[in-house]
Amino acid sequence: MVYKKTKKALEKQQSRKRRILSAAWELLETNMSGASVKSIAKKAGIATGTFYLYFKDKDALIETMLKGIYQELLDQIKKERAPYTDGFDKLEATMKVCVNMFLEKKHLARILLDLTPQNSLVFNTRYADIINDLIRLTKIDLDELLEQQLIPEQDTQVSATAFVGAFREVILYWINSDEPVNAELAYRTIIDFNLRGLGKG
Amino acid sequence: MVYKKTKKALEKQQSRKRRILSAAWELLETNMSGASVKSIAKKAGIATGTFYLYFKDKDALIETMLKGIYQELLDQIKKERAPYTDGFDKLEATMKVCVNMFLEKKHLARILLDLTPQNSLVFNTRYADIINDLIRLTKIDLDELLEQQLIPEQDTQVSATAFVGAFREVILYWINSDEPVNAELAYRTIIDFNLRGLGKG
DNA sequence: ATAAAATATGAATGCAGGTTCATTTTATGT
DNA sequence: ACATAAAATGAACCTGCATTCATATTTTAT
Repeated sequence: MVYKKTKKALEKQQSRKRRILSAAWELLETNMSGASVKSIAKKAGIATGTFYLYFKDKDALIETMLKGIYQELLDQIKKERAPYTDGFDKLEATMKVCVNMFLEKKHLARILLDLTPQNSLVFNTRYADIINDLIRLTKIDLDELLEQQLIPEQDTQVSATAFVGAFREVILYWINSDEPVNAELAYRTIIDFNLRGLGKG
Repeated sequence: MVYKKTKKALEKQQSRKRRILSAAWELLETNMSGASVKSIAKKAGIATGTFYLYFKDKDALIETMLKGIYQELLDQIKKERAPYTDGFDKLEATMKVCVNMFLEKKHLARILLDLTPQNSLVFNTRYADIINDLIRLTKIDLDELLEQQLIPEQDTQVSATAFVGAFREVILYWINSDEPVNAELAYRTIIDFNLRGLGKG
C-alpha cells in the first residue's frame, strides 16, 4: 500500500530543502571552499545521508542554487528595463540593477562572478553558462542599436563580451576590495566606460 | 664529507626540472584537470617521489609556472611599448601584444585568464595577483592620460579594471569558442571599445 | 675498486570529501 | 494499537590525489 503525504509533512520537507539551500549559502559566504556535503548537512541540522533524499548529489544542489539566484537577477532586470524604449537607457538600467544587487548581496555576487577556488566542474560550467547568457542578452541590445545606426559598425559579439567582461571585473573588484570612496564617480565611471565603449553618440 | 656536483650532473638536473615544467604544461594543454603529480612525473619520465626533489610541493610548481609565463608576457609588452610616447599608443601596443600572445599560446592564455576547474587555492591566488598587477599597470597609464587631460575626469582604478576585464573576457571568448571570422573587425572592436571607453579624444 | 654521499624509486600512507546502505525513527492508514 | 510505508541516520565505504619513506641506484672522491 502507498501512503499519501500529509500537508504538514509536505511543508516540513519543503522547509527542509530550503534549510539545506540556505545552509549552503551561509557556508559559501564565510568560506568559499568549506561547503562540503557533511558541513552543509550539519548546518542544516540533518544527517549526511538525508541530504541525498533532497538532492540527487552535490552537483544538483549547486545547479539549484545558481539557477535560483540567476533567475532572481533576470527578473529584476526585466522589471527595471520595462519603462524604457531607448536602447542605451535599457542598458543603463540593466547595469544599475546589477550594481545594486551585486553590492547588496556580496556573497551571491562572488559566486556568480568570481572564480571560486576548489569548485566543482559543474559550478564552473554553470558559471560559464550564466556569463554567456548575459553576453547573449547584451548582444541583442547591441544589435538593435547597430540596426538603428546609434552605434558605429562593430562586431557586436565582441563588444557585448567586452561590455559584460568590463562590468564583471569592476563589480568583482568592489566585492573583493572595499567599495569605492566616491561611489557616485565610480558608478558613473563604469557605466560611462561601457556606453562610450560602444560608441554612443 | 660533502661531494661537489659535477657540471654534467648539474646540467642533467636542470634539464630534468625543465622537463617537469614542460610536462605540466603539456598536460594542462590537453586536460585542464588532468595534471596530477603522478601524471606529470610519468610524462617527465621520472618517479613520483623524484618530483619532490625538484619542487617542494605541487603549489611550488604552479607558482613557478605562472611566474614564468607572466614574466614572458611582461617582457614582451615592455619591448613593444618602447617605441611609443603617446599614452594611447602604448595602451594599444599592450593590447596587441596580449592578443597575439594569447591567441598564439592558447593553453597558456587559458591558464592565465580562465577560471580553471579543479584548481588549487594557490592557482587562484596567483591568478588574482596577476590580474591585479595588469590592472595596476594599466592604471599607471590612465593616470598619466588623466594628468595630461587627454581623458575626461574618471576613477582610473575603475576604468583600469574595466579595461582589463573587457579585454580578458573577449580573449577568453576567442579561446573557448572559435576565433572570429572577421579577425580584423573583431580586433579593432575590442581595442576601440577600450579606447573609446576611456573617453579618448 | 671501494666507501660514502647524493639521487631516484614507487609502493604505501594519509587525508578529504562525496556517496551508500543496513539500521532506526517517524508518519500514515486501519 | 498495530502494521507497513516512508524518511532519517551516520558510520563505513570509496576514490582520487598529494606526500612520504624505506630501499635501490647512481655519482663522487680516494
